[in-house]
Amino acid sequence: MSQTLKAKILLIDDHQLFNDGLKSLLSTESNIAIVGQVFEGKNVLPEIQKLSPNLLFLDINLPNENGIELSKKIAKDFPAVKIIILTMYADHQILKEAKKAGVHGYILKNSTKKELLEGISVVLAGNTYFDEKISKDVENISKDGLSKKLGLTEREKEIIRYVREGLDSYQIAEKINLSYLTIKTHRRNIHFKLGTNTTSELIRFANENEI
Amino acid sequence: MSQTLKAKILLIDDHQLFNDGLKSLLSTESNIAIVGQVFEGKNVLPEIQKLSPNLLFLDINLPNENGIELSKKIAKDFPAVKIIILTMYADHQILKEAKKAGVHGYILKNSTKKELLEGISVVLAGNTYFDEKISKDVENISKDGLSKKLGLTEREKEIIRYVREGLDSYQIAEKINLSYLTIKTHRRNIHFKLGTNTTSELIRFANENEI
DNA sequence: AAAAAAATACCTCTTAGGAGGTAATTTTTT
DNA sequence: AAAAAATTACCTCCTAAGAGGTATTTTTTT
Repeated sequence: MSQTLKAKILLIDDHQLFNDGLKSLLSTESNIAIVGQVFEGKNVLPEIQKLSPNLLFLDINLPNENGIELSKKIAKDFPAVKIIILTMYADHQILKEAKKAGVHGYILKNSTKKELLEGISVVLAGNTYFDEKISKDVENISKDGLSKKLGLTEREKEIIRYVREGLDSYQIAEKINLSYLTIKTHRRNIHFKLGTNTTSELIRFANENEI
Repeated sequence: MSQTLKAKILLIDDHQLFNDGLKSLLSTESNIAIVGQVFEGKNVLPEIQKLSPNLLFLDINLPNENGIELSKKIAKDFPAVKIIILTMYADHQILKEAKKAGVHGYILKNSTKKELLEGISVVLAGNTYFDEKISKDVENISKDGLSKKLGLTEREKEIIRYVREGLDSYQIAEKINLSYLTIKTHRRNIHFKLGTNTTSELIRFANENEI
């Protein structure tokens, strides 16, 4: 539970209230020091240079910047610095990308202080800490209530994901090695199940119901 | 600056870390008491009943609930309780809806503690406090960095919003009383500016770049 | 082993969306 | 007042998507 290394944390989140709140919340911990706070993506690398933290709490949504992309740069330029993504997105797709970007932890904003401290010590001990609430989702990929209620099959959900990513039927067919005609059939069945008629309606439905 | 009334605040936000952080941040203030914390929409009304706060900090995004809708109920059932929406959405549309729902304040999560305290005292004094950062936006409607960089016009952004909502060109034309052919022209110009080719790409782009 | 569900793939036909071009009117900026 | 930008609207042509139908193969469930 208690890491040997003293945590020197740089908080990176554009929401000042969250950033300050987190600082306040962690200020009582004796083995944690908040060495700085950053509110804009462009200040991240210089501040790391200046403050030499050993751990970052990094938000994904930063104005004009993306936490995942930033992570790649940080991992490259400052390999010794640990990164914990601290975000509201309980999305396994984003988690996957974050892992690929080389982050050491992924914690949701609806976690408790206890989980946060746990994450800090685990990561500083040289291990990785990924939020269980998502890890579970990664395995039984989105067996959400709604998709089940609508009777969407795995294949159909896969195709919805591609449509949502902006691929057309031909590209999807190529991607998963199926006939273009098969994709069309699936799309028709999807529309039938969702009660939609157009691609934009489909995407809207998918977005609103987190399929 | 200092309100006569002691603030008895109920914090309503499903992000535990934000909620706790805010509590910690405000705990040093002598004329403010955090009387409770709520993490789920369904607990809000009972907790108000039980704890009788005089001020709520209310998030918009609550699991299975919507802060705006909740505000209407609260304003009806507990007219004496002041409501300050505390959200990440710097969206004049949402602000407008919040005002209509009868809230007394609207503060962004990227505000400072000072602004928050200002908001508290203003609202408890019986006035309303709406974040300037949006009030300005309400006038020169959403001149976001990116849309400006891409050179999207107001009309084009309006049409993007409708496309994103799942309307087809004909429905959009009807909605804003324009020719179907005009909508097609706008869509073509939008695709040109965004570098997209299909509706789904357009929606994806819009979603990812919060146009 | 039989039945049900899912995945695959083809057909035809209609329509909405996208590509390319042009141009008048209105609004805003200089 | 002149220039620039935005909005409106039409044309043609082509293609992707959607609607309706059918059918085989594979996988899962009973």
